Amino acid sequence: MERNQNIEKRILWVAERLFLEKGFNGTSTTEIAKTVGCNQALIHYYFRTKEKLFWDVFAPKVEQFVEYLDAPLDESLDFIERIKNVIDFYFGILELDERLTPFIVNELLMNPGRWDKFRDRYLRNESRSSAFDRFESMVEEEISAGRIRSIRAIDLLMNIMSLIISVFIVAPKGFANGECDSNLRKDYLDKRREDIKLLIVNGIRE
Amino acid sequence: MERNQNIEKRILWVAERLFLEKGFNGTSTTEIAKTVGCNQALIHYYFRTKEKLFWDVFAPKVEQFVEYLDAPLDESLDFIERIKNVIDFYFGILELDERLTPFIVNELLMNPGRWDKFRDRYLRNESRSSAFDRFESMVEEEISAGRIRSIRAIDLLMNIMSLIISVFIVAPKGFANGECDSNLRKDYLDKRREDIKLLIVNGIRE
DNA sequence: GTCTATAAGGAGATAGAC
DNA sequence: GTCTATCTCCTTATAGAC
Repeated sequence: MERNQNIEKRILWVAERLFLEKGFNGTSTTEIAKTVGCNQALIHYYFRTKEKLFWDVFAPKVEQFVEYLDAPLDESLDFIERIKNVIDFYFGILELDERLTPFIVNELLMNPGRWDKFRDRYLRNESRSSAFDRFESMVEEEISAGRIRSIRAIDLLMNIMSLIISVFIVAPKGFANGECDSNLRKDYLDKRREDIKLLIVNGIRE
Repeated sequence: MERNQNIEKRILWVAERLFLEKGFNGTSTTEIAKTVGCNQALIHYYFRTKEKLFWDVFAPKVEQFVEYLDAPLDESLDFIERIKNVIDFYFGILELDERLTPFIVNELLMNPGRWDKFRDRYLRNESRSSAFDRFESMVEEEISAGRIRSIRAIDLLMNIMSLIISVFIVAPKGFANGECDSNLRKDYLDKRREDIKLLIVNGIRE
């Protein structure tokens, strides 16, 4: 009886795991059903289409990034510390689940339709804009004050995100360590994080 | 008669275009055949399997990266100029065809089997190792001489590649410019290239 | 070499019984 | 709400005629 409670949630749960591990195309509704322990028609009863199931799984994963800039941009700190906070913040999110970055890159960046939907849903709302606007004025203020070199806020953010995302794309490939020892992996991630902070902070010096 | 000459090459040609534009999974052998103007069985006559066709298309694309470090590392220049050359070199390759980066990331980094095959074929041969070894001793010499800060060669290379690859993943999304104006795009790429040089060169200063 | 025909299987989605 | 059965479509690959 317990297995049969909340089948809808269990489908979401299983779908999340399989999508993360094998991607959208690599996961069939039949396999999801088999893993849940129900039949394939039930997936469609609850979610109508596989694509809608995908977004029901995907939206919560993505929404944690939407207000991405508000949390780490603590105004009581100086700008360099805020930048380091931003790097720590994103590293923290992505480190929680190493399957997340390849999943996002693959399903979002590599799929035009999904990208458009994502942009319309999440990159055009007010909370994101205002957070970025705050960040942008911070950058401009630092440049005016002569504390960092001239750089556009969007480029600075792009540099930061590029460096972080690449770490989590390459890390699962065992590029860092021949073996998959989790201590070595943690060391590698920490090392990369500090190196990225150093590069960014050094790189925007006047 | 001319259309029928070198069908094998024309299959390779069409397959390359379709794989680049729609990915491996998004391209069927039926569609390749239809575009070539032959029947689908002929694809298998020449290439046996779709996977083998993929590698026949993919190998030449990838091989230009294998000796990637030898060309730009001109020993007559100082180290900073060599670094800038490396950045220009990769930018140049990727700029030649903007479909190339998403293709490589998607098919190679995101597919475990392909990655393993790629690593065994291309990352374990001598030419690659010796080029990297040269780069590594250059970096160590610069550090010893106190001309740059301490950094591992592999991390420096990873930083450079991360920044460049990200540009070409994001660029096709129109992140840079609302419209797809090719002059704006060129401006954006040039701007990013110079910004990356500045970031890297600044970021490894002592 | 090039073709037609087809095998053999997997996919997502739906109809309708219970 | 959950099931079985099935529809429709598309895929890669092969057999065999010409």
